[in-house]
Amino acid sequence: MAVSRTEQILNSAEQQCRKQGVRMTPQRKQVMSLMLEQGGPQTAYQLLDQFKARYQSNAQPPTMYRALDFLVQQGLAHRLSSTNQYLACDHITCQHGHRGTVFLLCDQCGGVQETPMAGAAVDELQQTLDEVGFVIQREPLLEVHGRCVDCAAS
Amino acid sequence: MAVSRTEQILNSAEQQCRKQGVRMTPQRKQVMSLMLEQGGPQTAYQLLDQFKARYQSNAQPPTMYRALDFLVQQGLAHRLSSTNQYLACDHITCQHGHRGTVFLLCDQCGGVQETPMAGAAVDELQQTLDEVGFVIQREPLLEVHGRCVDCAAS
DNA sequence: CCTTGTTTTGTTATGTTATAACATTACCCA
DNA sequence: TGGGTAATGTTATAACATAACAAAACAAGG
Ligand SMILES: [Zn+2]
Ligand SMILES: [Zn+2]
Ligand SMILES: [Zn+2]
Ligand SMILES: [Zn+2]
Repeated sequence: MAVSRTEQILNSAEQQCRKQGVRMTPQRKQVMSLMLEQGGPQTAYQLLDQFKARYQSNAQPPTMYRALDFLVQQGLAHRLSSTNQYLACDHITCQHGHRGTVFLLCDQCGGVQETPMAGAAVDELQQTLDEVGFVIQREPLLEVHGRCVDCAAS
Repeated sequence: MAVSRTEQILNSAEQQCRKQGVRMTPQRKQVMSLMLEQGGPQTAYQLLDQFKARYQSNAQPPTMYRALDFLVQQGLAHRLSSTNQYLACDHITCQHGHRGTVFLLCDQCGGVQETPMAGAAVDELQQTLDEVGFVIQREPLLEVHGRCVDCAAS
């Protein structure tokens, strides 16, 4: 292919940012591409090490956390709070708005699979919220821990 | 009432531990009662401060983390990974096994409401897991951020 | 252009959360 | 009552995250 998947997603991400009136600076783009190339989830400090090795040897933690906060805010990346890790959203190029996302985290190999929360579950959750008058602020993320199919077999 | 709610739950918790063949030691019981009396979610270090003030002035972080790990393992407490907080399970005395739990976390007042995950959502999740062959290891916790009914009004 | 307010980045320092490692004590059971 | 296991004590440090302020880059109106 002429255009790599990474480039393709970066372009899409850049467009989304323009549409939102926010800036996809070079630094933010570099962090995003590190996440895309690794594929799996990584901690902020792992990403920082790569960023230093590759782009800016004297970078400090705030640099990475700022970039990550931005990308998470824009829905381009996710933070997995149960493992203190970050990863690129796996659904940037497809459109389905995030109304809820499920992450299947393999505790053995460290892999993550991202899937949209199914419709009925979202509706049911909304009903629960309505009953108690709770007003949601961020997209709900469900982090499910276990073994992926490969690791479960072994 | 002759027996306080805290005592009642502590007794129930003690029974559950006996049934599981694990020990509800005085230290663990003390931590549990601190959580029950506070009611809301607290960080490990907040609990440690209270524990030092009330039970053991020279206690160190591992003491608290060990007790918390135990209580979470036994299903007597929960860890909210999105806020690094711990709280007593709100469903110790009722029986319904935890197949999934939803926490509504108010970002304004800090309050938390715990509800069992509704049936259809659990089934749907199980279906997703079956499709990809993922084997679950811990009860899934969904941490939903927003505003509780009181805070949403103001 | 220039200047002025805003956003982003740089930099230092520190705060917060959690665990490793090993010593000691308590507990259980044969 | 000895010997193994589980729990606790203790010191040190690792891992995760942010406060605070300075400097630079950017955008937009004059
Ligand atoms: Zn996503
Ligand atoms: Zn795996
Ligand atoms: Zn519970
Ligand atoms: Zn509230």
